[in-house]
Amino acid sequence: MAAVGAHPVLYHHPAPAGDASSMSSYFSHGGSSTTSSSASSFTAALAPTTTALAEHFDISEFLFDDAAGAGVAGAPGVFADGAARPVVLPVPDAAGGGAIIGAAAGGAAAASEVPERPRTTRIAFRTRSEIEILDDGYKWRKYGKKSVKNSPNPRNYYRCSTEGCNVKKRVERDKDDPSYVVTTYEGMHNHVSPSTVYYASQDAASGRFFVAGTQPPGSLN
DNA sequence: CGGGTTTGACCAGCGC
DNA sequence: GCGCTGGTCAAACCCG
Repeated sequence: MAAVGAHPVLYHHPAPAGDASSMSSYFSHGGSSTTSSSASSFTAALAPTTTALAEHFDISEFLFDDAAGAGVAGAPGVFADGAARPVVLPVPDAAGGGAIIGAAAGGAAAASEVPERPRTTRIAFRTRSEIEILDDGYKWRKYGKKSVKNSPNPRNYYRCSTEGCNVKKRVERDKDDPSYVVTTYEGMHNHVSPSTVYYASQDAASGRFFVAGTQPPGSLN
């Protein structure tokens, strides 16, 4: 395993005006924790708005490849080193997770092609990474490992360790290209990421600073 | 000592 | 009905 020690941090970025989903977030995994779980990375996270997700989900909005990553503004230091930059791509085929198994829940405008889907939100995507455990800021607890028929690589099962949160995720290496990690999230977190990093952005026009994040620190109930 | 990981066993769904 | 496969459980173990 690539035990590159770095702390998993999730950077939240102010959503561009007009971006209703407000889920443009940046994820960086500086490396993997030697012990798996505790932080898997990635953000894409179950978007808060499943409907939008199903219809307009564009992985490119919350992923970055080398080029994009380099161009990320407002997230200085996301890539401290060029070693572990995840490149997320839609999963090519469905079986274990079709191209972004778009969400389930309420949305699914394209559901006409899919007879029936589980009620839980499910998203799958590929991440180009040397490590399997990407940090999405949430704390995951591994509860199983299984070798699957279609892949020479074992599939790992994780569950959000936050009490009351039933989000699960499966992580496995792409059978066709081991340099990619296929991650499938199932469910939606009912809590804020414990490691969400808030930071201020300055409004160019007014010069005012405002805090960005999943929830403004001051407005938590 | 508490929390997380490992790993074999068990169970349910599905195809033949 | 049977066998296969994926998903989950749970006890043992490990680590901070």
